[in-house]
Amino acid sequence: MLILKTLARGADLHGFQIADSIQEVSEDVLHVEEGSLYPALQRMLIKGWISGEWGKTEENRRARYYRLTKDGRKQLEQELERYGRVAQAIARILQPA
Amino acid sequence: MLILKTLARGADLHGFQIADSIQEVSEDVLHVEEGSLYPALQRMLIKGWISGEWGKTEENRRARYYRLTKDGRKQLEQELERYGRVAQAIARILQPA
DNA sequence: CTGATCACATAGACAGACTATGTCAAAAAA
DNA sequence: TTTTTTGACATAGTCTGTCTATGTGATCAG
Repeated sequence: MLILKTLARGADLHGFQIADSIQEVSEDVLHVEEGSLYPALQRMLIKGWISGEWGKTEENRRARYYRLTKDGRKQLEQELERYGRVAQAIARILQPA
Repeated sequence: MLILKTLARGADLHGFQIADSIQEVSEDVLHVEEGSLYPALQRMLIKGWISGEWGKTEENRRARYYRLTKDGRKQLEQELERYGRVAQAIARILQPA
């Protein structure tokens, strides 16, 4: 969900940029290790939630730039909806009562 | 965390009651299967976060009643603190921006 | 040209949830 | 009375996904 949401901001990003963004926006609370990142991207490619194109970074290194597909956008909606419900449910249980 | 929090309300509960409570308070959003519940309770017993005493239910069936230990209370505090930080971090990433 | 770094990738260990069973005793049904 | 159902606990095995560790090229810096 976080990767999809990161790509949903519009810019095509490569793996490192996605991981960096998540870490940065979360103010260092969340880290995405490479061993989690790349398998996750592969799974999402196979599911058709993202597409990836090889390109070059500003520093002239090869990198795969990912972008959300229509299915990916739909998937993100579903995951957001589900996460919202679960977070609310947890909040109810954690209520001081 | 949810099990610990459920026991933190004060009443000694057996496994079924804990699972039922989580499901009920979450308004059926969260389910705890037995295959998750009992191993989790075992782990927490070993860690010393909860203690369990055999007793009888109102219907005269044998059941193990669990209660939070001092360590369990401390553990709950830590998990609540951590969950709060993570939930906040996720919220930042999900912000419409 | 040699080492560090960027970016991608995979193998293997590990944790925890789930499905599927199994047990035992009390309650309910036959 | 015998059988079946139900409550409660428990474990084995599967599966998913994260992590650590490692490896691969290619580019940049010294």
